[in-house]
Amino acid sequence: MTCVITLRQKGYKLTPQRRLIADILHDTGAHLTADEIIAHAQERMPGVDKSTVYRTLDLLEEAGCVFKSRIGDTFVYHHAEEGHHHHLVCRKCGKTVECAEDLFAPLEQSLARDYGFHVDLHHVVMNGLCQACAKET
Amino acid sequence: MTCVITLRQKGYKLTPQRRLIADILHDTGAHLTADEIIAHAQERMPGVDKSTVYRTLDLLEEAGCVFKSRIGDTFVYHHAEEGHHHHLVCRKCGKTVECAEDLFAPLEQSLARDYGFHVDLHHVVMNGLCQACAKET
DNA sequence: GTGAATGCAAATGGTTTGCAACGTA
DNA sequence: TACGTTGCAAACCATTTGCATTCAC
Repeated sequence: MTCVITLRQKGYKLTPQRRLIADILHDTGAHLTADEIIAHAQERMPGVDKSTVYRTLDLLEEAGCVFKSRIGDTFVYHHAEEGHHHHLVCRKCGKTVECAEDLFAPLEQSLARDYGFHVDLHHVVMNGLCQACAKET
Repeated sequence: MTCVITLRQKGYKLTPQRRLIADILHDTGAHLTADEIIAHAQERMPGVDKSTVYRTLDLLEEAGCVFKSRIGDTFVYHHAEEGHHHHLVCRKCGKTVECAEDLFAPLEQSLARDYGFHVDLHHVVMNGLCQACAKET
């Protein structure tokens, strides 16, 4: 896992807890809330404290191993693997659709051209309605 | 103000407090945090309670008069006026650049075409680096 | 007049912090 | 060994809630 290397490079120690949390995010591959991560962590390693989880998430985010996004009113975490992609999250059923990165390229360029603004496009989460839910409405 | 009409239509009562909060968002035209809105409100109308502000913000959001977005780790509110536009918020200096809505149209169409996904594009806030800050780096 | 909205105060709950014990490098 | 990291428990603080009073309609 790249984050192990990244942590070392940045001078952080590699503890079982940190490895665990990175694993959880990587294994599930989903957007997890802090609460969910705490639950998973304590299941796999009884005794881990939530404060450790919070501290580790901050650390991993700062190290660029993990992305924090907003879904509705809550923050979720997702591992940052090579080969960026974005997510479309349905606000009705909660389903997540992965989406190719290059769809955002035109927008990125327009914003740079028209406003000189350089958008963060590392890991975008957009909300909306998925195909199924859009039909129902 | 349209939101006054909207509130009435939805059967909500029009109280001085609600009008005040709508005014604050409209007058400043900025992205304000709940805290900032509470401060402004209590300044203009001593005695308003923060719980009223929170309740009103929820109400206005639900009524579609106000948008709630994320900037960094905090939520901010912005009035929803006709003539949507989006915001680019610099993560370094905090400056906000307004951006035309139609720049997002191509993306919207690609997502609909490729994934059948209908993105919420009412009021998008994207983070990144503004022209000035990008140069410095 | 009536039900909804407000202010107040207290509860809530997610997140953070201080600190002694522990473990990695 | 030395310093960063953990677990624990307490502190924090933004947000929410219950309830009596007040007010818009």
